[in-house]
Amino acid sequence: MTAYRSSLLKLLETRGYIHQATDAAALDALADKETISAYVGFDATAPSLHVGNLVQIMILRRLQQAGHRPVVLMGGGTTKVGDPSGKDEARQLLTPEQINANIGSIRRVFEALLSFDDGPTGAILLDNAEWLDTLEYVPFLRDVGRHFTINRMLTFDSVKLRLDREQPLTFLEFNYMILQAYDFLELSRRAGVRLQMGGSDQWGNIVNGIDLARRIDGTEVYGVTTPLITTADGSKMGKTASGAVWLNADQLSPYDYWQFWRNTDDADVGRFLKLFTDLPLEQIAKLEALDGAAINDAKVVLATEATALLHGRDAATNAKETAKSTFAGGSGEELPTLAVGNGMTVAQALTGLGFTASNGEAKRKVAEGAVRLGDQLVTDPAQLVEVTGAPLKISLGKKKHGLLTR
RNA sequence: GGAGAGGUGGCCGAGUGGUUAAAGGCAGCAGACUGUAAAUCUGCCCGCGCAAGCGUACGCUGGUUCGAAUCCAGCCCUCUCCA
Repeated sequence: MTAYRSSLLKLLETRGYIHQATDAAALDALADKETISAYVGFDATAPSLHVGNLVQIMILRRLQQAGHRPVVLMGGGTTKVGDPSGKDEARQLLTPEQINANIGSIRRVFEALLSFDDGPTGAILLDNAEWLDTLEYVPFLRDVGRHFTINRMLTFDSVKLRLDREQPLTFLEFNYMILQAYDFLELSRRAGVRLQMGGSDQWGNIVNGIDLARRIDGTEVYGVTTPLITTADGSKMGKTASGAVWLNADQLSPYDYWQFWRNTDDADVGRFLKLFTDLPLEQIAKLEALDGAAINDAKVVLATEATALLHGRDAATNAKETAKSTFAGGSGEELPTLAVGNGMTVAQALTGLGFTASNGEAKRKVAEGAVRLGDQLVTDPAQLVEVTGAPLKISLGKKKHGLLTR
């Protein structure tokens, strides 16, 4: 392993953020010498980012911790084009209004994890629509387009995969990589950005930007990619039963977010603690050394710390307490609740809470012996639930719990 | 413009007139075992209904037939080759 001098690369390396880097030695020297600005680009395809984006957000946080300036680039312009990387087919095109709404909603996450102060390391947030929307086609082709050969573009995975799979790739999407490369050039000019970071699938796009900046401006800029975070069983992280693990609280409650981390695979605990919490490495070393059932304590710490970073310490503690009492047989106030009014069937209640997709599924679950009301096994899906006094706990399986109220 | 191939449930993929709500796999959910883990085994996996049953569903629209994902016609979309 390379011995880095700069606190930035040391920090990134020891916590497991680095997959590949261009000219790491030069970047190391630069980061050691001065405060640099580095950016990560984010798509605005949904109203919230999800756990899959979290490494990229955390790497910006580390950057700031190491005394540098994080730059968040929202892809207001590139989202109109659509990144073909890792996609089997073209994304649906979003309207500019949707994109802007998404950006507004996404930025709240960055406000929680980065400090947007006025100092030299204060984070800034930019939207590439600012420069992309007003590009003039022919001048752009002459200035930028001539630096790209189709021959090379066709070799990029994002393009090649589509062609190999005989999936259509529109000219619109084909241009995505050029625009992303241009972003890097533009940011180096506007904000003095010297480094772009991104997921390992962004390597090609990042390198394109580096080449472009060198060819047009003679500027030396750098790239670092993060490893693709897969769970120990090899699957891509961030999907659960109910879909993506969103970062915005209105898309996924802090309790459910906490639960996501609590259910981490044993083998992932140490890695995730390094990547997704601010705990010191010595403490992490102790936690990941825990064996057998004791590793559960480390998972609780992971869940609580990760939740605290995003949703605040109070929400994290509440989630932890709720989980503790719920799994001990009681219930906690953070659970999803449903008012049953004058009574409804167990099946309706399960569907109402979103635990099951339909009454039919709820009935099947009852038949499978998976449903409990106040810890009593339910055998009849048509059983009527009435709540007169305290909220009643309803459970589907071991993990999904909700409260029924009047 | 011409020729060929193809569009099936979240995904992959079988199915070429009836027993097909559609094989199989993946993903998912639940049960058992555990530790709210992994692995394994078992069950479930379109909707409504207690049920019988009903309703939707194999790109779209019509048609043939007692009966169509399967046959016919037109249309839309994708891919490959040729010009």
